[in-house]
Amino acid sequence: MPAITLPDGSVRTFDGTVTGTTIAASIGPGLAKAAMAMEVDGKPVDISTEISSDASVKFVTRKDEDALEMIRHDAAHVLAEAVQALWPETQVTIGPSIKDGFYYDFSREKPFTPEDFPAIEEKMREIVAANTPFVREVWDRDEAIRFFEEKGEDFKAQLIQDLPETEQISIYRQGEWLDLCRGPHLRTTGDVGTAFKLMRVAGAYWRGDHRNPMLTRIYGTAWRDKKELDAHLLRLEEAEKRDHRRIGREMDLFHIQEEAVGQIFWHRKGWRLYTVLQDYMRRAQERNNYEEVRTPQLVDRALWEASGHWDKYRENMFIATVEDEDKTLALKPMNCPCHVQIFRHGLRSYRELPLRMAEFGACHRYEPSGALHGIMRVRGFTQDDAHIFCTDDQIADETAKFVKMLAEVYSDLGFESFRVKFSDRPETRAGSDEVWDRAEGSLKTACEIAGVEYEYNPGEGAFYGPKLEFVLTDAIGRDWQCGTLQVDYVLPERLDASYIGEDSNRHRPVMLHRAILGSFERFIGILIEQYAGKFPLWLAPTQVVVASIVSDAGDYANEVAATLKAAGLQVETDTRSDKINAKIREHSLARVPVILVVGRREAEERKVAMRRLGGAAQEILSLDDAVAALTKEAQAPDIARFAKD
RNA sequence: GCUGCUGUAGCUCAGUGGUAGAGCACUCCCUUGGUAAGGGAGAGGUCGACAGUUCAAUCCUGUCCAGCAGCACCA
Repeated sequence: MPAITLPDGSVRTFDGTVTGTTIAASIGPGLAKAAMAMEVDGKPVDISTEISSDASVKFVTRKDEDALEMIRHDAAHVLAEAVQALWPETQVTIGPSIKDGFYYDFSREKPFTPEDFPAIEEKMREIVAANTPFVREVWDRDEAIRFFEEKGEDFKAQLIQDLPETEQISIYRQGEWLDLCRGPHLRTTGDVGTAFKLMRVAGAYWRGDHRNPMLTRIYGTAWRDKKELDAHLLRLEEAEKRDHRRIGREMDLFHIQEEAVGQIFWHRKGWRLYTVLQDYMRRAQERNNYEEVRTPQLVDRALWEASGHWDKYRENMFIATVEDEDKTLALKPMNCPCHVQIFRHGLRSYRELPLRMAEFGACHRYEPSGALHGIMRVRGFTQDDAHIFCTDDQIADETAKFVKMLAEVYSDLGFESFRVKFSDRPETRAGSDEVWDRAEGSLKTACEIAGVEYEYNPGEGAFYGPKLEFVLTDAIGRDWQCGTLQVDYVLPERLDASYIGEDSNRHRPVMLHRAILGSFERFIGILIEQYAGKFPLWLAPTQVVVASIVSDAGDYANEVAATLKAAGLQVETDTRSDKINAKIREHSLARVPVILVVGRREAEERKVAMRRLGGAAQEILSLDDAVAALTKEAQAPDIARFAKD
């Protein structure tokens, strides 16, 4: 006699075992029709699942957000059936739901192309229209393996083979077609609906391992209704418009060309943005008691061998040699070993700790060609790098200080929210398990003390220590790790860094590797997308354009521009003989935050007509007032804070 | 690096086995116009690179390079 508790708190009892279908029907015909799946004690299951003991049940209808994941998962099954119907020689592998949609990985001689999409989509619509029930069956493990092997579905057979012994082998059947699947599923293929679209094909390694064969993956997006689908497609279009590569070209910020793959030619305006950001970061570091240093670009391989980088990253390092000298140098891929050299120079005292050594370190890494992405993932980049040499006891406090500094910087730059991931020991690593226990323990404690909440990211730490990753999201929804904090007991050991303690003995410092922006290049890319190129005044590469209406106002326009320039603003003058409409349009499209329009009237009265990007209103004010207001507004947020206090 | 796709003017893109076009941008001329495109003329391209097939290749084939999407990688 199971008692079923519903979300509103009401309880219904049934005689013997009962399915969701029956419960829904007992509540009402409307729900019976709408309920596509259910959650039993919070766990999503098929609506046909039999319940034999007391439970709380929540039905999932098309209106629920929860329905999305199931619609997407089911769409993957429908996709797989459609593909096998059209190309029976294709082997199926896996097909999960993902953010915004689903994919399915197939094994096939000839990969799919987008030209195949219309046929596949049509077949999918047929399958959906057929409204075939999803039927769950539990099979014997060996029988299932034999079945898939006989069908030539080697990948599926392997999947079953590798499932833990305790796991039930469940099969979902939709008409003639079936797939190994944990479930749950909706009632029928019809529940998938028609708000789906195949998006792209891609290669993907079997089980995500590059040593395995490559499969052909079809990505799709699926939604509850057409309106949601259209909204999603529109979002993608909008996101594309704020792609940093596109805006970088449109605003003439930078370019990349074949002769320097993965490296950036910063144009005047992009470099302005870069230096403004760098100046800001330098001030932040000074306020937080970092000392800035500068270390060499080319360093003998001996140092990289000592640090362990040569062993692990040799393939990704740029090597330089000269004919007259029998030496191998490497373009530094990171700054840490160099900073240790400075730390080691002379005797260090415990009184100097924590010693925070910062560098805007230019690094080069030979990144795989397929990893390159605009200015976000490049081969030549500059980190806002720092290493904090400290004692065990100081880790927590330094972590707290760092997170506070990072949060302030992100907030100043327009990012109120970011995610934190805690990555622990990877498979290949340096240092003993004891050392790792200690490092992970220290970092965890530090997070607790600093009040940092994080997601757990197992096995993704650096080879020398665990790390916190601070992640921002770009316009297209891709995550980018920017900030990082890493606890390292290994490098100080390997490179023999030490300080004299209170007891006048030598001790090993701990090294905290940390960055806030990560790299200027990546961060500027994210900034561009965050603001869609419409930067706040202090970051804008061109802050003001003075545009004349008639040539009689040209001299005055130049005077206004000169005055603003003298006040430290980035100004351009537009005295061309174009109509003011054309000038407004051009500079608005160029995303200039402020346009000052001057005609005869303004010239006579020594005023300006100020127009803001994105608005149509104009404000008439005296030249002096305009200069004062804009100068104040163009202050960097940290300077503005100081000025206020 | 792997799979697939792409590479024509500064940008967005047409196009053809007989050495190329449009719009915008650019230059010049006319226009002096009050808040998102005034008009006219002109200039601009080894059709990504190198081979091959062909009487003839920007177009067909191959190799390479670069870009894009995804995967893998990311100290």
